[in-house]
Amino acid sequence: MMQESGIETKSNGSAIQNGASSGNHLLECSLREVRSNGETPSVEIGAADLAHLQQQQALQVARQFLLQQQQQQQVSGLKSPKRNDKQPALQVPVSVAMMTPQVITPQQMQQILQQQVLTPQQLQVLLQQQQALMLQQQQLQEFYKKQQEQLQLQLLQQQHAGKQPKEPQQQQVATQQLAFQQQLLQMQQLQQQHLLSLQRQGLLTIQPGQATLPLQPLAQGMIPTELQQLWKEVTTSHTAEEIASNNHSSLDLSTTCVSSSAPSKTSLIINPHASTNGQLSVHTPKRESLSHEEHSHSHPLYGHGVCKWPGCEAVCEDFQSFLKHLNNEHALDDRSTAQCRVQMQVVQQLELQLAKDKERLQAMMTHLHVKSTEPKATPQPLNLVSSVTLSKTASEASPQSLPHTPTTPTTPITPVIQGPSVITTTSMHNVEPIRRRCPNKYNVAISSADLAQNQEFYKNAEVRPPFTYASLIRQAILESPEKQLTLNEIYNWFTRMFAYFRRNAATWKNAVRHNLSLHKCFVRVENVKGAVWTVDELEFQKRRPQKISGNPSLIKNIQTSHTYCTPLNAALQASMADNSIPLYTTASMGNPTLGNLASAMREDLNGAMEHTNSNESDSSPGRSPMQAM
DNA sequence: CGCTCACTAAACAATA
DNA sequence: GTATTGTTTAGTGAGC
Repeated sequence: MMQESGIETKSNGSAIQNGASSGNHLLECSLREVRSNGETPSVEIGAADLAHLQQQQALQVARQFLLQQQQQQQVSGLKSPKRNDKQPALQVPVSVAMMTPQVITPQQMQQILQQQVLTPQQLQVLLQQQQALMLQQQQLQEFYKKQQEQLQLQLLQQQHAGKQPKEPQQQQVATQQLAFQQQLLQMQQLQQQHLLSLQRQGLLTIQPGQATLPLQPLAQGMIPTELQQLWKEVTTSHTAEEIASNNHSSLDLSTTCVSSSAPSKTSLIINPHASTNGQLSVHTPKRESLSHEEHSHSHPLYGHGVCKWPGCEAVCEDFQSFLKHLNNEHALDDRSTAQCRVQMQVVQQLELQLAKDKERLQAMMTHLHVKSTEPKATPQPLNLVSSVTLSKTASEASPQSLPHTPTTPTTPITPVIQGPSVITTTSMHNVEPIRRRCPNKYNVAISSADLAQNQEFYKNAEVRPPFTYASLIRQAILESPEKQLTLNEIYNWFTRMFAYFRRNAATWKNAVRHNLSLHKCFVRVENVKGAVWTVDELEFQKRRPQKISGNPSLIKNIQTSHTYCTPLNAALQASMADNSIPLYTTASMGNPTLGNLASAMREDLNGAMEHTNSNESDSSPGRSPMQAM
């Protein structure tokens, strides 16, 4: 209680609030922000901090991916995440001109973060794809190196042999180059495919006129200089003399690449069966598989009934047999430890790459922030704008978060097309979310599903969850084993589940109490220990029908909220809802990861949704579930 | 424009 | 006396 009192120090902001002209929306909001921030000591956080924190957030997600990758310990065929294939055009305006086409650059990352249009899942997918591409590049490097070595070897041999005619040599060199160019082309095609798939997924928007997918992307990738040097090396070594004279430097070049190509070796070693046609493939764990793991026994080495020990893939009928198999086949021996070491190297390399990108991102952001007139480069609203109302709030929310003119140094490129489910970063933590969240009036179910989906995200990121207090409180109570919580336990749930609620305790606690008292659906029950709060489901469900009756647009909202039951992310669902694409059936499919939350949510839906649920094409306003009620 | 909803702030009382 | 809990009122913005 005492640790909160420090935070809850009340500012004399009420005077400001009252003094704020209600007509001056911006001013008022700004003042509100100032006031709210006044409650915390972190008012004056510079742009660099923001950038750093924001980046940290992105990296956190990336690390999670790395961890998953580590847990998977299995790299098999290249699978573009299936989930994404389902995603319709979620517009993420990213200028191609700004980026290297084959990877998501830190700039893009930042932009994406700034625009807050990706869910954590989407971000993860992006990262996965980036990792895959990194590996592709590494493989290319490996190929380069091999080519180079072979070239050197051959030329040296020829040199030592002395008298070989020059022509065959050149032919050989030409052949090498041809092979290399083919390889290059192959990689570029791969990358273009990747880009296209990104576009298809809507994760990438290529501006008209910028759609020239350059054929030199490789040279601009994560390790551009080495590639360029190598390429030069190959293309310029036409004669034996040159190569002989460049012998050392060539080799040196090769060795300089070891830093980046060595890891690719490891990757290749560990995935001996993963490369097809010279294309290194990376297994990007699908959400389904993860969910499956979590659902079953959540052993990182076990999924889909298969042992995921690198190179094993033994089929295990159940978890018990898997354990047996694990103990028998992967006991502590030389082989296992070697494999473990290799895996460690893989992870280390990934982390290295991450650190590298992190540095780049840092530099870029620092650069951008230095340039900007105002250091507070957080033009994006912190709130998670919920599904249906997007662009409007996006345009309005920005100024709300900013007391000053948004210079938007970090979103320089394309007009913001605000995505529905929004990813934000801890970098914004000194900027309060806009006070008014887009209310999920009729979609408590949304809260649950979305919450379940982004649980980890909200736990770590100081992002305001786009759920009403009422739905959160209900969620907290329903999650408890006895479906009842004391006020303090509700508080704890809030702080545990949402990083956002670790700040400004006075405000949200007051709101919680207010909601508990206000809503009939929360029932206070005197207990032996004291008072506990329970949820009156009937009352809770009563709330919605009253409001929705007869309004077709609201019914659409319901449908939207229903789609939130799916494991699809909110963005997709919003997009679908906006396009009137019904997705009801997926609700029953239910992502296992949703677990209790999902089931609780489905329970919610049973009342209001069963009518809409029954018919996929039932998007007509005429059949309001509320009318049925 | 009016209504409803959600959020925030605050006052106040009861209780631990 | 203080902190916590619970209730209530008021003001505001947003969506419909």
